[in-house]
Amino acid sequence: MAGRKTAMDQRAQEIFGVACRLLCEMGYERASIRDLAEAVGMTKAGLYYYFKSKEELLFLILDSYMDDLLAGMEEISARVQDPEERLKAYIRFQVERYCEDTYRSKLIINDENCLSGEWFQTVKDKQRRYLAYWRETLERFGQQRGRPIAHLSAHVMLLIGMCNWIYQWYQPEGELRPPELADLIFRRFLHGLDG
Amino acid sequence: MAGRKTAMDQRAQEIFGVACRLLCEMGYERASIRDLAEAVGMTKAGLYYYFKSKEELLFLILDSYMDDLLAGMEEISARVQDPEERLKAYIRFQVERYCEDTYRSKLIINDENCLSGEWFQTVKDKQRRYLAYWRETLERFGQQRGRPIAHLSAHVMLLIGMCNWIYQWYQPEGELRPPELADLIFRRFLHGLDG
DNA sequence: CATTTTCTACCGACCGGCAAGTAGGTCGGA
DNA sequence: TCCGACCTACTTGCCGGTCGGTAGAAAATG
Repeated sequence: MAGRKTAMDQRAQEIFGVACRLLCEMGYERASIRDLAEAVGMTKAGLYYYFKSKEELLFLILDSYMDDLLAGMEEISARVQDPEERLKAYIRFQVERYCEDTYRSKLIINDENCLSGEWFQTVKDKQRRYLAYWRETLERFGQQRGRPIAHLSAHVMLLIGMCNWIYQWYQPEGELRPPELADLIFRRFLHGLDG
Repeated sequence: MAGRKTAMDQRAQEIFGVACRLLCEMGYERASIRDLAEAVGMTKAGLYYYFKSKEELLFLILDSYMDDLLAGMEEISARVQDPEERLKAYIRFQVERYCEDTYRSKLIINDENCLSGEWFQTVKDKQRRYLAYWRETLERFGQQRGRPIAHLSAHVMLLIGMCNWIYQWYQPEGELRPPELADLIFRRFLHGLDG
């Protein structure tokens, strides 16, 4: 939410937060703006003071999430040069993001294709840029080891698959804490069960 | 669809098939019974001769998919004893399933929680049984190597994450063919980038 | 300082449309 | 004649979205 915090006033932020939870828990299609209005203690009409349409609301949520994600990736890339360390940082960041922002993390996986037209494209473009961070770092990692990685894109997706699938099962309060999980993913991807 | 083929007549099968495609492509909530009726060349009311409600239709699709999945896992488990080989066969089966039955594969990931009550429980139970196959085999594999796997459940989910995330990116007609992908996943999980 | 205007942040009532689902009829084949 | 396989016509209800209005705070004005 970082980027939008300044522009939106407090009430808008509150609505935004409740919307994330509600849309995530019920799913974008099932959750009606009546539900949302009730949840924030307003009328439906009142909500439309803050956004133009239901789809715009979803866009604002998903787009801001991608902005946060890209900002995090950029920050790491600037700070960490060594590909192996950067990869580790990416994974850790990804797991952290999920834990601290579960609603938006799930939303972007489950409901991204509820967006249409330009909104959809905008979000998709940011996802491409996001993928490029992984891809480039993984490629450099392979080069550094003198073993270029075949099927680079596939490997990127396998790694991201492990990271993103956690939305289906992971409970941060369980026995496995976020940093440990991130570490587990990293080691398994590098060395498999052998390492 | 295997289990249901005998019970349903041909027309029902056709409706079922179109429903899989439509619900998958549009999403369960967005796709209306009207859309489905149009797609199969019937009226909405006519469809209700074949199922009681929209949700039951979704249930039939997802439940039959889980039956097929469980049958496949069971068959492999009976045929392949060695845990490593069995694991490899599971992965291959999983990838094949996705390629040959893309619609239902995506549906069960995207729209399983559109089911409610008993229907939801039934499908969830079958998913638990499905997970148990992986878990048990992975455990035996660890024992066989004399290196029991810590955080067994997490490892199961990481592996399944790689297998299931392919619905987000994999195109069977691309440069990487299904058996190769399955092999890639297997090797990466066992040995990581090292192997 | 008092008064008037303007603006912010909402509300209640309503709209057209489409959703799932149904009641009752029809019609061709066994 | 009867039944399986449909259709027409309909109900009910919620959907996203809009309209005109308004209480109260803030700002402008004399």
